[in-house]
Amino acid sequence: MESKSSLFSAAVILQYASGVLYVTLTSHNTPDASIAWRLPSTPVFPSHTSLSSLSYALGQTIGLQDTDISYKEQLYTTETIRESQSHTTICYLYLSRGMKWHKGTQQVGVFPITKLPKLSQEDKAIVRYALDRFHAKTLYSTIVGFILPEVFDLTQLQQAFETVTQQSVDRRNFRKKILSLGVLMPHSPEQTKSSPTTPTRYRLKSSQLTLFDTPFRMQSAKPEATLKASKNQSR
Amino acid sequence: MESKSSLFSAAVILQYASGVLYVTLTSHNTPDASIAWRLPSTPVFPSHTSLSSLSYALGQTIGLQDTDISYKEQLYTTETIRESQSHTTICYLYLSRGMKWHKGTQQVGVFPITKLPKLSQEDKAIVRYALDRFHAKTLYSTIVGFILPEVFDLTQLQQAFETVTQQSVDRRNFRKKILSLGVLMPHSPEQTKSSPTTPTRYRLKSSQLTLFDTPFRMQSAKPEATLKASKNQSR
DNA sequence: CTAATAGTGTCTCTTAGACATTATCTG
DNA sequence: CAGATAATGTCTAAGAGACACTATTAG
Repeated sequence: MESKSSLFSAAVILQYASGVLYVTLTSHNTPDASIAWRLPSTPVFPSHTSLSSLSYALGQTIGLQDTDISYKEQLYTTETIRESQSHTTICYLYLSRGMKWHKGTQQVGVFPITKLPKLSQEDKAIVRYALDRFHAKTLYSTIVGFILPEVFDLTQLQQAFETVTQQSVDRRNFRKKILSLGVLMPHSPEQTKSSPTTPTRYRLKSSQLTLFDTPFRMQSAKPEATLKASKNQSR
Repeated sequence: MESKSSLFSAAVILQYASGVLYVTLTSHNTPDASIAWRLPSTPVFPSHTSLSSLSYALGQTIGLQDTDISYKEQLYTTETIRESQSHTTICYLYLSRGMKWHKGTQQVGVFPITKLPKLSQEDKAIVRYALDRFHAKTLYSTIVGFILPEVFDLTQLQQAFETVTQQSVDRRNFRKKILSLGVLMPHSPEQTKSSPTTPTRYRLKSSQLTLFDTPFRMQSAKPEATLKASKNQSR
């Protein structure tokens, strides 16, 4: 038995700068001349994978190179049925270091996640899920290091951490903890000693995502009540 | 632009009894008359979702009712390209309480996960992923309660816990911990007091998956080195 | 000289984890 | 009466989290 359906892939592309997380959206002219924003997405080309289609499409539509991306992860797959035609979308999380691009063309917008334009319910859900996942993963992996420049200081790291987890932590405790995890290496170019106002700079030891042996433990934002077991509930 | 591809869904159906986890597989006659086992899967019917197609197919092929299933969760979506035709499979984890069925017909087999027959690389990877996820989630949620009968005692719960996490824990500490989480309620039918040899029986307070505020913390089986960031790596 | 910022150590409390005995029921 | 099994508490060690000051540089 054969089954054909239309398959798409979509990406939640996150960037970060100065305490703000940004998502990239693409605009789309609606019949009534208003502007509608969407998550960047593309049909999956025949005999290509969703990821390769997505990479290609992102290059075309928003000029995003694969080298701009520091981390990718599959989120989940959603299905909707419209006019007895099923639409399947495989969703991905993309991270980019710093503000690699921010061209506010008419087609492409980079929005702070606190100031998103109107989105479809589904896109909203995907973004929310991506942020929740990112938040959760920040507590037990080096993932937050992938939205920072390659080299950063502990203050920057902490600020990114606080932005993603939405809670502030004590500086000394944070430093103690993160250093005890052994996932950072000091990056000392010609800088011999650390002095006040000249922070010590670090980089991730591994270019791959690393999981912590002892995660951060903080109350990780209520898991929005209970979900129906028959719905997509990943995590 | 329209894209058509063949879409499938597959399920890793887990059951548990007496310290053993079981997976259900379906057999499939190969050209050379040998028997090949696979994860139960189905094409996704047009204008149906992958889940409803899967439910239907599982009812047909292995006589599995939806009421036999205590928990469902989407795992991830894999894509393979064979003969420039792409195959997309949305994978799910299904849990069932106790040994709801174990008909070892020629078409259907229920195998202890330690004694799986030969499987394709892909199916093996899916099963491994499902087990890893189940393991991880056991440490921070009530998920393990969904492979047990509705009512169970703490010894059973601990045994299931140890089976899934593959390590043994001290009985007193386990009881203290699990009771402190407040996710169990005693189930006292006419049994007034607990006595030795008559264990106190419990059930989950919520019929939905509940996350722990303070997870179990044990070394959770090495995350099999580092994965390529461009590959599907969920959670 | 003032303001801003990086760096650092101690103490307390909670949680994790090791560990042995008693009471009851069954055969 | 012997064997099996459920229940229970204490102590120690590690980690989380609260908390204040000093040194330097920039303006």
